[in-house]
Amino acid sequence: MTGQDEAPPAPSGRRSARDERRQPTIHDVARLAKVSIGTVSKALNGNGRLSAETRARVSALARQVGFRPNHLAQSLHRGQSFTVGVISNDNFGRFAMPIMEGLEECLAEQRISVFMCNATDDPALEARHVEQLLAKRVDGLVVTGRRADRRPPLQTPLGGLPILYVFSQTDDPDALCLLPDDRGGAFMATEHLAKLGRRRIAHVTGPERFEAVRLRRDGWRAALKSAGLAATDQSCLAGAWSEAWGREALDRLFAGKRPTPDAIFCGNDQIARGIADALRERGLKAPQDVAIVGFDNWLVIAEATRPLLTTIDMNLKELGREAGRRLMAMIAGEKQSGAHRLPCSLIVRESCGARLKAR
Amino acid sequence: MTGQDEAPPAPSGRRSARDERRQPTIHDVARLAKVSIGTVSKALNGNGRLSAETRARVSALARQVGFRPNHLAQSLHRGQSFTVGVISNDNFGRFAMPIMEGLEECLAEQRISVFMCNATDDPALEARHVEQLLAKRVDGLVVTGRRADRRPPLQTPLGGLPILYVFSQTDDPDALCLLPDDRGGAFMATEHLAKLGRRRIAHVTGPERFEAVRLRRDGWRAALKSAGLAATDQSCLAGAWSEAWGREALDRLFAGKRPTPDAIFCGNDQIARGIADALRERGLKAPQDVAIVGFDNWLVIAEATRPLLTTIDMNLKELGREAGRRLMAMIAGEKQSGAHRLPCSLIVRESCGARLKAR
DNA sequence: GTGAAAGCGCTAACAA
DNA sequence: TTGTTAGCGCTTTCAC
Repeated sequence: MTGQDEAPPAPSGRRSARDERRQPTIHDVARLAKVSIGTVSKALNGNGRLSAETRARVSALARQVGFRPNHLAQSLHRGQSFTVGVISNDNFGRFAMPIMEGLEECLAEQRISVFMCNATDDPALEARHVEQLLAKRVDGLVVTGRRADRRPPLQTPLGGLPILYVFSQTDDPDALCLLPDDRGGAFMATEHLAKLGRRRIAHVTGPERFEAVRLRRDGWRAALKSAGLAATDQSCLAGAWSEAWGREALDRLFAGKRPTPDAIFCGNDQIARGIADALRERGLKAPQDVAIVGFDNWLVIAEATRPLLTTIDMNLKELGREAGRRLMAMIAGEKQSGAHRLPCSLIVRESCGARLKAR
Repeated sequence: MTGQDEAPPAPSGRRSARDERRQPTIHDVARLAKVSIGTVSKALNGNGRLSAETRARVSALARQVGFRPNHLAQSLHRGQSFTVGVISNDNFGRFAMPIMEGLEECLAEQRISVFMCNATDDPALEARHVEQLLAKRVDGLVVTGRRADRRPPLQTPLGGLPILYVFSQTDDPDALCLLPDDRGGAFMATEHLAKLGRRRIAHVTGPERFEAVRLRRDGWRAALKSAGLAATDQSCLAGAWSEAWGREALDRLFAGKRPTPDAIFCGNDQIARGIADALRERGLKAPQDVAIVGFDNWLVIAEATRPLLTTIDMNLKELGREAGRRLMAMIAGEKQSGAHRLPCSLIVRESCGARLKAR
């Protein structure tokens, strides 16, 4: 006596939106096909022993009535929800977006849905989100969002739940962190300038408290060294992540009597654009007089800069995809840990002078 | 005989990550508290008849063992999942993000979780996402992402499921669409310029196929009219959403022999910035010679423009919050429909000359 | 080859 | 005041 043998139409006079929205269940399909629910399940999941005829008939019928297995029930039974939670501390910002895009794309292919939560660097809010996600029985957690420093590990009351940090880092050596290779990207940019014949390559970048700033500076230094060029303290200027700082830095570089740079590698695209503008206003030409390379490939800036900005792309979308792949591996039981840095790409436009030289 | 009377420790030799991750159930709490599961349920949900002592004792114990009700089971039972799906067609882009931020913030307060899906204007992908979300038994759906034209209504096999379009529009008159008041924002911007004494206010904007372009132009015209000013065809230029178009448009406005504008209201911030740059390069001063107002309040542009850009903010985050509120009302059974436009705000910085005049 | 039934974790109606 | 039990919709093992 399952209760299904009673007349299925709702007895209540007017159907509420909730009733109307009721989706067919496996019982409905079974009743229509005049088979047991076990048979329907086997037919739909393609397992168990069943005649081809029944299998076909039942699945056809299920499709016809728009049967859509209830994931809640499936998850409850299987102890796996095919759901992951993402906690962003970047206010769903510029860096988090492409990452989430890649992540969602990768997971959606495997029919895994993504809960998106914004924690805005508020630990209490983050904790509430984690609680909520655990109650929803997510299969894994992704933490994202750039901060100047490493963040404390996510506090979860559960051991063994896969957690992945992307574009975010924590001290726990057992944690898996996915990051762009800032140092490598900076090396690539500087090396490119050196190969184009530039000899006095300055570096203008953001606040030193950012690890990315320190890594990019290291990359710049290493590239100069390997090209046999000198990195003086005066040729590296740290300030803000803004166009205004870019303009100011250029003025400083050209203020003294010392030799002026013939190329500038910038910590981000905003700084690079400030430099390009300031250069033009001084009557100097980029890339002829000074070549410029930026960092971020933020299109709204890079493609609006005159000349079009050559820059480093952190491949954030791919970083997100990789996060998705690794998270799935972890969910499958694989242990993963450590900080992994994915390669950046050089996007050559006009400001580095590569096309100039080609002519 | 619930099967709970058997020894609970997993019999298998080595505990897998999945076992380790197992969260306490209501049965575990009941066993420890030496009461029935019904009692635990009553204690935790604060309903039913129960002595205060038992209630306190049981809830304390539940908290102590880290009991966290399984939302999957709860949802299955209640027929409501406390979950909504968001389908974005803006690649989680610049407009979608603040909206999602507001939406998520509003829903999270009511303990509703958000599934985020990216459909990239691909109808097949969108359909797959909808299927997935329906299988997850979401309580409602939000569609977002600006397009030039209205989108076809979301195809769902289910009647009665709350659907809300935000920053997106469809023809179905029964659909609920939430949008910024483009016309009102444009009116406000233009009126502001007129009040500051500007008499020849031009309009440079994006591609005409965007409804937003047409609405903003209407707002500009209406404001001119109500200020007793003339809107000539030559004073309205439509082009691309880019800085380059802004620069080109300014050249056109100043090319002929006809009177040049003393103010320009722009269709977006990128155009406005192009105009500000071109103006400076002509040796003209903003706002003294020509006042400028943009549209979007995209900080990376508005705050990098010289002079700082006065612009219109569409209050997208608030639009997202409103979407959350209305969606919850719909889930509660309220019927909502029609296109609703929320007010924009004028953000006064330097480019309009308001501060100039104040002195 | 098919059906019956236990059970995933929880709630609520009903018994005691 | 507390316990028992029937499901919510599904999967899977075990009878038949």
